[in-house]
Amino acid sequence: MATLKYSRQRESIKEFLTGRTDHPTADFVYENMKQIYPNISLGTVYRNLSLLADLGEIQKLSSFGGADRFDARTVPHCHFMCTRCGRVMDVFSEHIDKSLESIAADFKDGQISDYKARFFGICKECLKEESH
Amino acid sequence: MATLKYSRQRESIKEFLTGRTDHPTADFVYENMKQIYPNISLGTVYRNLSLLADLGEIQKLSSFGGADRFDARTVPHCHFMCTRCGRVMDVFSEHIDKSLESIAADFKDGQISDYKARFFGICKECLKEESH
DNA sequence: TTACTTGCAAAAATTTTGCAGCTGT
DNA sequence: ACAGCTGCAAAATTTTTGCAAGTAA
Repeated sequence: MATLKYSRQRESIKEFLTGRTDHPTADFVYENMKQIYPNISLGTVYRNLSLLADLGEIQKLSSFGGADRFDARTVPHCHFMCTRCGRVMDVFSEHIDKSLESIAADFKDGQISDYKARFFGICKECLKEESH
Repeated sequence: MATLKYSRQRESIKEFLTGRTDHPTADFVYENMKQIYPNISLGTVYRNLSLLADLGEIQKLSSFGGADRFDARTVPHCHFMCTRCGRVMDVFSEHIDKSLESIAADFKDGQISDYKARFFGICKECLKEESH
């Protein structure tokens, strides 16, 4: 297991991220880091963002595992993605409908028609395999 | 506005997607389409998937608008992304906590610690601009 | 015919990786 | 000195686009 060593760049990246409430992209972080370290590379930014995310010090808000997914079921419904195995499953629940309503109340004006939710976690199958 | 013309390829793509309950990637659709149309191109698949999604005949389960986002706030919380302007905002709500519990009950075993949700819709600001 | 569609290929956008040299411990 | 880290550049991945030829209406 890798022993962590101090790095100015990593420290700055974390500090930069901590100071904002928006959710910057890697490239945005990179552009801002360049003002402190003119020679910093995008690769370094990506590596440190990954590392910090693995350590649990930041969150990576990623897509559905690289490529987008497509779904022919157009009745409103939500999805669950297992962050371990990558499977994407449909979800139906009245609690989610409540959530969507409250989200809509905050961000829109009570209409929930086109609001969707996506959940991320670990599925039973992966938990089972984990206990080996 | 473009008038839609019939296309075998588009028809097949939609039919293929309708016949599955998993959530294929564009590349997977492409690989399968090649068995019917050996010369079909990935560009055609992408164009038709986009088109079908615009028509509302399929759903695109996309990422946070291309690039991943990073967030230094590690206390469990959820996100809302405006599908119009791309802004990503934090969300706190007890309804969501209920949703996460029921999701966890279905997909895991009652522990909600690392379950996250993401919501997609249109924000107030964009709705306001729309009414012009 | 007229526009929409296609295949192909090139480009764009995002992320990962190999490597030689640098740096923290 | 050893292992982790960096910058750089190349590669890999995913998606979009330009263009000339093909096709539905």
